[in-house]
Amino acid sequence: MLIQTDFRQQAHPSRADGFVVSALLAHARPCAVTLYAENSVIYAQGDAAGPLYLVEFGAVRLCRLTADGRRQISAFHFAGEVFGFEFDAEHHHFAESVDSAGIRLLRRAVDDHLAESVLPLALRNLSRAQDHLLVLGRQNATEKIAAFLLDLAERQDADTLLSLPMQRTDIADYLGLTFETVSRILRKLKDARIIQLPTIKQVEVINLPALERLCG
Amino acid sequence: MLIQTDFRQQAHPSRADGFVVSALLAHARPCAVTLYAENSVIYAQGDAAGPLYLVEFGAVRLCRLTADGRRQISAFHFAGEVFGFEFDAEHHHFAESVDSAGIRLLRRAVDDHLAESVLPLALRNLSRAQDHLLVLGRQNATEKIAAFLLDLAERQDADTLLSLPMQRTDIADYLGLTFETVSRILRKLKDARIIQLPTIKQVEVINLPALERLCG
DNA sequence: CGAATTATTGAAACATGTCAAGGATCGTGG
DNA sequence: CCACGATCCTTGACATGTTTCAATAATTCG
Repeated sequence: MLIQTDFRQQAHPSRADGFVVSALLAHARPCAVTLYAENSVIYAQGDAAGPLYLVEFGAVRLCRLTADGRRQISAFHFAGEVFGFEFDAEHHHFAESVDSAGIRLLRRAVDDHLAESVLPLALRNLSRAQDHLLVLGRQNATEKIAAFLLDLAERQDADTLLSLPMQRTDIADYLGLTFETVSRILRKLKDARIIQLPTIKQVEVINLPALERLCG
Repeated sequence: MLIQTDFRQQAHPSRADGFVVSALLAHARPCAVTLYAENSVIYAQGDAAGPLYLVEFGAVRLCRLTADGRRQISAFHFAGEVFGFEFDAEHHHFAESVDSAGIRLLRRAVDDHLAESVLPLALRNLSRAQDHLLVLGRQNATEKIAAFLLDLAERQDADTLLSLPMQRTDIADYLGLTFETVSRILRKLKDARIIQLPTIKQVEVINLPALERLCG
């Protein structure tokens, strides 16, 4: 946590959730935005849960670890998305900023109409998690990467040039692969003229239909 | 859908969710219970979503398919649990009874305090899905089966003798394995004197600590 | 009892992981 | 601005866990 600024007037680059997020902001007691540097911990496993978190800009990852240190990233969250939901009083994940990210804390207002605007956001996150179950359980490495890129494309509203704020290890831990495999599959898609890799943190989709066909 | 009976007085064998489910029933307009025979469709992908479903007895599976027919079971639901959540107006899964199951339909009451009692249940399902992401993404076949059995043990309130209402293919499609691998791992656990298989649909845990150690 | 379904088991194939080396990129300090 | 070290990424060769294919056994249902 580095700086506190007030971005209250800032437009949300959110898409489908924009309407719901607005409703939420109307009922919550929005605080100032906190700026997190790359790889900062936003909350840790075991921390008290309660407030929600709205990504103003940047990207966030939600992680869990096994006893022997293997990591699973349950979700990435981008600008306009809300995270921090727990069914009990304690966080079961830890949340970290991927790149430099601005996060607005949403505390529950006293008049608790909050639940009504919170539910759709929780259900959206549930739906995303369920989509991801299919990817992890039943898709091979190529299909996983293709699904990941298409999801990014949709959430970035960018048809062709995607930014990959996270590093290869993050992608691997999100998709249940190793970073070597992520690297190899990206290479394969590049060789197949489906994507290009202008920089290490950018992907340009040059054959979207082919990418969609790869998704299984 | 076969028979309509009214089980309204029946006690719920639910554990952690029991309190929340009671609150939900108080606000919803509970209908009679519908009895589904084995492998009946409760709702299909694309059906209109809206009402929730409470499992009175039996077991339910939520499934998705890839274009080429691979299946992922997102969740099993047992007595006392609620399913059917969607963030939009349409079902993204299909729900089927595993064995003979009784399902109560919960329609939204006019006074919509419903959201407040629904949110905890949605969050519980989100939490389960997230737990399962770790299993699918980062655990090997043995760990997956161990985690599955321990989850069953917890939800059945049975320390030692578990019933497996679903067949091997269902377990496989839930854990991202093939049914042959499920069979082999069960055999391995049996040979290691961690479980016994008195019948094809029962597992007796005879070394619980060992099973817990296997979970990673 | 017999047929159909479901489960078990084995052998071989394959996708992904592991280990290892080299190359690119980034940040820092001279 | 360049050089250096650290980190991250790429690529290759080999190992391995899981799948695939196939045959047999057990179970269920009519």
